[in-house]
Amino acid sequence: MPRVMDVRGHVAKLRRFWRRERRLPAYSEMLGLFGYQSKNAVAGALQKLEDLGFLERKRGRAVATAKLTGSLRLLGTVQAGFPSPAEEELADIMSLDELLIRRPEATFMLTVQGDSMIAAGIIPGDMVLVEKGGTPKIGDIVVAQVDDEWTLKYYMKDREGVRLDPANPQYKPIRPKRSLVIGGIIKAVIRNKVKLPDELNVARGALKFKRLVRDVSKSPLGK
Amino acid sequence: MPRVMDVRGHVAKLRRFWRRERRLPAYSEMLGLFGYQSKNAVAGALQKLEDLGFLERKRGRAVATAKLTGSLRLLGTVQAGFPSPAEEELADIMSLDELLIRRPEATFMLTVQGDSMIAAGIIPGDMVLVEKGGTPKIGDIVVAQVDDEWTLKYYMKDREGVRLDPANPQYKPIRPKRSLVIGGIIKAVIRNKVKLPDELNVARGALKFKRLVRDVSKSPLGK
DNA sequence: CTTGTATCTGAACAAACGTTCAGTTATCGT
DNA sequence: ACGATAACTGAACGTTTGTTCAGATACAAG
Repeated sequence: MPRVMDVRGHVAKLRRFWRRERRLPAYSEMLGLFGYQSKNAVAGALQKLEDLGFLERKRGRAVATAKLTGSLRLLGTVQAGFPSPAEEELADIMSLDELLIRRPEATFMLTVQGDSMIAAGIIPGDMVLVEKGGTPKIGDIVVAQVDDEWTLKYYMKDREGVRLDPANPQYKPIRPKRSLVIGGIIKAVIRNKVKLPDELNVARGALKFKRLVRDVSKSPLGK
Repeated sequence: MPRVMDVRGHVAKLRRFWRRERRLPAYSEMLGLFGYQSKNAVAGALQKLEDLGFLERKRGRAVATAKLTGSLRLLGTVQAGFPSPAEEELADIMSLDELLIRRPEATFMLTVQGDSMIAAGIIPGDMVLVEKGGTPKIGDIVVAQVDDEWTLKYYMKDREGVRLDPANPQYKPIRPKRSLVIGGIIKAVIRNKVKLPDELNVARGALKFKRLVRDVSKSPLGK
């Protein structure tokens, strides 16, 4: 019966504004942003946005939720593919930080240089999220310092004690003699530049990779 | 000569407040938060935080920067290890969203189910960030729909035209007959649960993996 | 075409905001 | 021990905020 509010448009405008300014506009700014003449119209729009979960009210002020500011729309699986544009709106919106980082004050990001964890799917150039302070479980990948050398290894235990295993037979498992410092536990792996690796594209690389993995079964890992 | 302000403490308190409320406190709230009696003290503290890059002023109001709200401290390489606690403060703080997502309105996250890209380091359960709308370059990994089936493949071209290559010799390269829809280009790969894979732990798995990769050199990818 | 109703206008309002300034306090460096 | 000075107190101020209310408006449904 009555006319309808352009909620979708408002959300898009607020998103752009947030991106530019990292804040929500005040009522007076929303007047221009939404094209209203009255602040009461803004109040009505904000009420609707709050009902839809884009905002919360705190201390008489609008606060953006992750649904508004988050930059990631979560879909299903690759097999399911992309939904139709209409359905896209329904996807949950999240922030990668909330998704991956539980203890921000203890989480660091390091870049991987060596190929010692390559069989675990961690390639040189990958970034790893490291959480300090926890107790590693067997099979966790840890950043560890053994004799003044920092490395990435599987955290393992057997009859003889703690053992640090690489995921590459070119390197040997390490048994800490004197000092072992667990810097942190790998909580996530992030690859930013996704490209066809050269190793798979040239025969020389393919042979090298093939040899590398064949040796895995002889290593302590392949036990 | 004069006394010194507890800037580090203030930052920590603001971070905790932001985490809880997704906003900055008002001056009156900072009174209690920082333990001041006068709003002018708050103003001084905020000025200092602005100089240090934790805040900006917009419309007479403090706006948190990524340095304050970001949840990730960027360090160097794994070999470099962890800096001393004093140096940790100097690390750049970022948000994963800003780091990985350039066009938030066009970026989606999908979960990988199959193992068709396993040789590219993309394991079942991994999440991929897909950006819609771009033109894929050769070697890009794309989400493509071929004959009503969505898959993850390398985007390749040769004399015969477009070819979609898996990174697993168990699957065959695909040549689109009638329909080819490029859903988007993979911009990042994210692994959330980092664990020792079973395949590396049991001999059967190791053999299977070994065989898999040996075949890579015979596949079109290994040319 | 008519009618109901959500949407919007316009103005008035109290509350809260951040700023300012003169003066006090505490502590670091000498 | 002392002096210089940044850190802080306390109160007053103008501005902007979001809210409220009565009334006008435009559109979808019947």
